[in-house]
Amino acid sequence: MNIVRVALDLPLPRLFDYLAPDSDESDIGRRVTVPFGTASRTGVIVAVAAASEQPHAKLKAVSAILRDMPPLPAEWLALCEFCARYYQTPLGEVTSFALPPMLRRGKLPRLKQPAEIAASPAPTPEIPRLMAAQQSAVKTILAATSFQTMLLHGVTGSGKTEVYLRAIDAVLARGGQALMLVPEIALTPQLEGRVASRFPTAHIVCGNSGMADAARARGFIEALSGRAEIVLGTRLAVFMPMPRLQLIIVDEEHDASFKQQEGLRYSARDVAIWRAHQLNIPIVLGSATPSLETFHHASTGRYAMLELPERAVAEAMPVVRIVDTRREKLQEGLSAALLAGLQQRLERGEQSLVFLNRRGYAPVLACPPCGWISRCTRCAANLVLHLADQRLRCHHCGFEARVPRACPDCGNVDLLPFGRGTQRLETMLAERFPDARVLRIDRDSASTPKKWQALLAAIHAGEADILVGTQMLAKGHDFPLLTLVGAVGADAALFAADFRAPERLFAQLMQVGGRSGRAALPGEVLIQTEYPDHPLYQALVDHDYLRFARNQLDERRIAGFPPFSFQAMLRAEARDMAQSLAFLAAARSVAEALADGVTLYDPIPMRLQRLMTLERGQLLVESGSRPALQAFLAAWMEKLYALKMPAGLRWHLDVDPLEF
DNA sequence: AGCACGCCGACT
DNA sequence: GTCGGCGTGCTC
Repeated sequence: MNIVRVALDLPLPRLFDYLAPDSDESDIGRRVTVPFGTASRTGVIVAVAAASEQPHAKLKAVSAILRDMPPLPAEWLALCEFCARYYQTPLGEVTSFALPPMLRRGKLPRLKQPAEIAASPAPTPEIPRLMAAQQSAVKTILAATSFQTMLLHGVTGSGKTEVYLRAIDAVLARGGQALMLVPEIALTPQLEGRVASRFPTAHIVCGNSGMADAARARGFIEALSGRAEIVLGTRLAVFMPMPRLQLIIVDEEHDASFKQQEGLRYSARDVAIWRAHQLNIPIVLGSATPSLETFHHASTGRYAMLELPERAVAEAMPVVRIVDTRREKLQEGLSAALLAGLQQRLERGEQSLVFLNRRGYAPVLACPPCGWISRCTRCAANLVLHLADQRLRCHHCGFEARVPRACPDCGNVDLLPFGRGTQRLETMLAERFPDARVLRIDRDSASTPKKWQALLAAIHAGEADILVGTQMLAKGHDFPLLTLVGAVGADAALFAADFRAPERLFAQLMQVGGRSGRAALPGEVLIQTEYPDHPLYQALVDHDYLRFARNQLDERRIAGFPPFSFQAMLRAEARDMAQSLAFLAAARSVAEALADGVTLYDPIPMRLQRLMTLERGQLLVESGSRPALQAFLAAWMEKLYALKMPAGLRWHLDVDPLEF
């Protein structure tokens, strides 16, 4: 009797066997609808067998094997199996996540006929000349015919994209497929357009979670059938089945958006590397500020290092200056030097950007006489004052309230905003420079893609003089008229509890600095700080990523942090903290017998202790050996699944966590 | 995760 | 006397 083993989207770490008399090996990788309990579900056949470990009486017959599209290839299943194993997630949850929703539900999109895809008359693409460093990078990439991880290290404007395009070109010439992963915000029409116009006859498919159902499913099938030659997408695209995949590119590999922060907590960059290894093909990781994990591997020779030291566009790097604010009385948070710089740019008709990574008007509203401050009722966080629309908002859970006219506790009407956000800076700058056109760019002003595009267009058209923006502005956009960047309030990240905060700050400042001076005009970056001698800032002045990275790696080595150790985080949330911590304590005592070569830390409340009325705790486990950690996690999860869970308690495991 | 079954409180 | 609360147990 034929048995099919089915991965179903359930939080259960096992497969389900069904009778399928008419099935054979060729059905592995097909979707199948099965009766499940009283309901019906769709899953994926991951194996066929002659017998089941289940008693025969328990076995039900499949409802239908869906043979309406090519089966998912063995490599694709192996990729999902790796993720299931590595991230300790049931296989059915992984396969379900990796499939577009439409296919997951057992449906099929209307497929375009080849005639509809037929290429429009293609203008011959313009192919820029390569600089020496680009040339040698391309040469190295093209020489790699087997698995090899390469770090393409080059600052903004050094021409990384052109290197990618050349490598893709070579893959297409050999009849292969190429996969390019980009961070969430960077997948802009600009990049799509650039790739499309460079490969006018190639079939390019996009993969990201925001796409319409049918389009996403169609792209998936086109990649699977091999019709799509290039797949361009965000982290989700790492799961695109590609039978002739020959090259993977991960652009801005350091970007945190490659790590999913809920559900399947995978790192698309790490999964991509595994996939390249599995297929024995080269993978290129590109960044101006590589993650320290990647940089470490490049330093030890495990990854090849490709350097693009100069800007391909012929300008100098921006001059970075540190503004010591310790002695100075700031005006609404801005130093005299920055104000003078803004004035000067205004007079010259150039653009400036004030970078402040905090949106809203002020982070908190307070009543000084009685001590009341605006707090979220659901989270352990302050409500941020948004003066523009007279609201108090929680940036964590989205709670909103009107700005009270008087203190809810004592009735005092003189409530004071404390601290500064982008709205306040915008207001202040508009008053200070009445003739300037001040434009604020943050998640509030660019809440939809349409608004975001409109803001970008306004900046490009020179319709703004001073930009005030959060990290939204730091990534992937060229602003030819921009010659001054002022960074305000950066110090907070220097002493954050998270050991990765300096790494992120450096990357952010480097990136935001790279926005300035890309055209004919030289750029200048002013960083306001009370710690002018901090090595992080000094490295920025010298544009010296290497020094910063080595410095950080030394600190990480001494502290035993990644990449010198491997971590996993167990998190729990419940109605009260005692319950969460009690579960974590129980999990810890279960772990003690299994923890061979693994350090177990104490359960502690999370930094944002309460979110959406749930009290959250965490338990860190760490090991110097990835296999040891993996073996431990597998054994641990088995025990945890068997543990009786109090009602209302939820937990998850985060392997290689980025957030603490 | 769903979805059933199951045994105790306030409504026609 | 019934509707329904969510505790616990199972799903091939």
